[in-house]
Amino acid sequence: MSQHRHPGAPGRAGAVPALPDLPEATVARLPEYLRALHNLAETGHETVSSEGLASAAGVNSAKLRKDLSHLGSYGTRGVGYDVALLIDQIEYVLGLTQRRAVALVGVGNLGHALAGYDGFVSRGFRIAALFDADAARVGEEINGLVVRHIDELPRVAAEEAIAIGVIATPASAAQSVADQLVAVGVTSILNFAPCVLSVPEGVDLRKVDLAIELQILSFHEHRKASLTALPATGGSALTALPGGLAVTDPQEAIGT
Amino acid sequence: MSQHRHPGAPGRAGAVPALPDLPEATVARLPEYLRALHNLAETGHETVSSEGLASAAGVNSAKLRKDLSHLGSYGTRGVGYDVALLIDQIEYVLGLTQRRAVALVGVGNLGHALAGYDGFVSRGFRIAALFDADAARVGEEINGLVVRHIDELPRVAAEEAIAIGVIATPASAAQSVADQLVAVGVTSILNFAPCVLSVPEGVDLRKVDLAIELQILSFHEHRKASLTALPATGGSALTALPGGLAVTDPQEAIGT
DNA sequence: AGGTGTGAAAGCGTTCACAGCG
DNA sequence: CGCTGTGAACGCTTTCACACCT
Repeated sequence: MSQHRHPGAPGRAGAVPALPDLPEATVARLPEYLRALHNLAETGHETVSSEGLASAAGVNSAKLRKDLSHLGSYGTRGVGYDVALLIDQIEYVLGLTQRRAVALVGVGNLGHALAGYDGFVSRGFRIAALFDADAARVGEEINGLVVRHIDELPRVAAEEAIAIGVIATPASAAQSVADQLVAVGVTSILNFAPCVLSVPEGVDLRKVDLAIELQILSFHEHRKASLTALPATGGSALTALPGGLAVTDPQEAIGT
Repeated sequence: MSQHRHPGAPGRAGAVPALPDLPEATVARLPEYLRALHNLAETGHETVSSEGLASAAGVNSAKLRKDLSHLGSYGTRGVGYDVALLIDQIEYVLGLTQRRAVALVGVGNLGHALAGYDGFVSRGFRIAALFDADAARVGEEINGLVVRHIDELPRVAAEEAIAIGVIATPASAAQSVADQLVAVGVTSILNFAPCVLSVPEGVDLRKVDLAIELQILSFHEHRKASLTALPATGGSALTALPGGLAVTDPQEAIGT
């Protein structure tokens, strides 16, 4: 484990201590812990047990303790974790001690909503610029920011020190936008377009696909239905193909 | 190699056949394969190899083959997969042969965008109703649908056979909305509110938290920065991390 | 006593590599 | 041959259970 070191400690933005090499699964949960901790802090809690924090974050306590142990974090045996200290520590590890600038590309339906989404701002980010390729949208003001043409990306990226790019364009434009973001030095991209993007090594890419989430739920609905529909028959694990499958007729030819 | 099903068998009329019990990780990728397959179909491909489909879907071919093998799916050795057949099969497994009705609760910033999001409609769903608790929003028309008051949920849920609920309210309202959805029989919920929800066993719950995605990216930005900031020693060995994911996803360079 | 930190075990998911079919 | 389907190996994640600290 590491030695005593005060994480978000004031000053010293330059000499960054090496970050522990956290498992991805742990990294993905830290933001959830952080949110729970902020709630606890607001409600006056000064310490919290692994059990308490775990339930606030929707995980079990063993997992939480293991996750926090990777940070080399300090709980106090017999007591729990210091809420404020843990907040500092997680915010430090997540790199939230600096408010990173986000560029949002594509101000259509979804982009509009993202541009106005409070959660980005309230949880450590700054939407620094909006872009679109559609001249009709350039100049529009959303939430205090003016939509710029994508061609201005190079200039603005430098001025604003853009750290993260968010793609909310149609799928057809997404790869090109990603390329442009990479070209101006952005190394983290969040993609909302329903398509696979390829980026060079060293660039982090995450994807959110809203329809996919629904389709996963649909699978479970389907499975639940097929289970309850079955009497306890020998469970012939037969999968039938549609062909002339009953139910509603498919209206396929879906696509984008 | 147990009694493996032979899918092709057209369904027995009426009774829904039991679905194979797929690994969650596989389920989560099927929608991606489906999207890639639709693209291939539109561009005139009739068959595709595991290699080809895998790269279109952003995974490696071993994973793809393993996933499809869980469906008991047919490829033809030496040839590949029949695109149209595979589309049918995946759509069947995901339960997309019926267009499920979705209720969206909360038409604020994000809810507005979701209500107008084409992807839901084009990929197998029907937004059947919009709800909000704010009287000022009730009556507003979005994308051809009128916003109703949440109190009407019971009546509307029955009329429209709501299968999936989407929560896009502030965190403070989300648990109450979830309870109401569960009460009217909804067994699948997609939550966009940044909070932990609790639902009874048997109800499927998925969560999308946009700020969390950014925070995960922020961590990797922070880590990259701390590595490059490191004095020479060992630093270079670490940046390139051989054999593997220095980054979030095995989303490697895929040629397109 | 109370609760964290952590080896060890169990469980999943991914990757490898190749048998075997078309 | 080419390519699928799949056992077996591997690595990551979760869970367990308890030593150890306060």
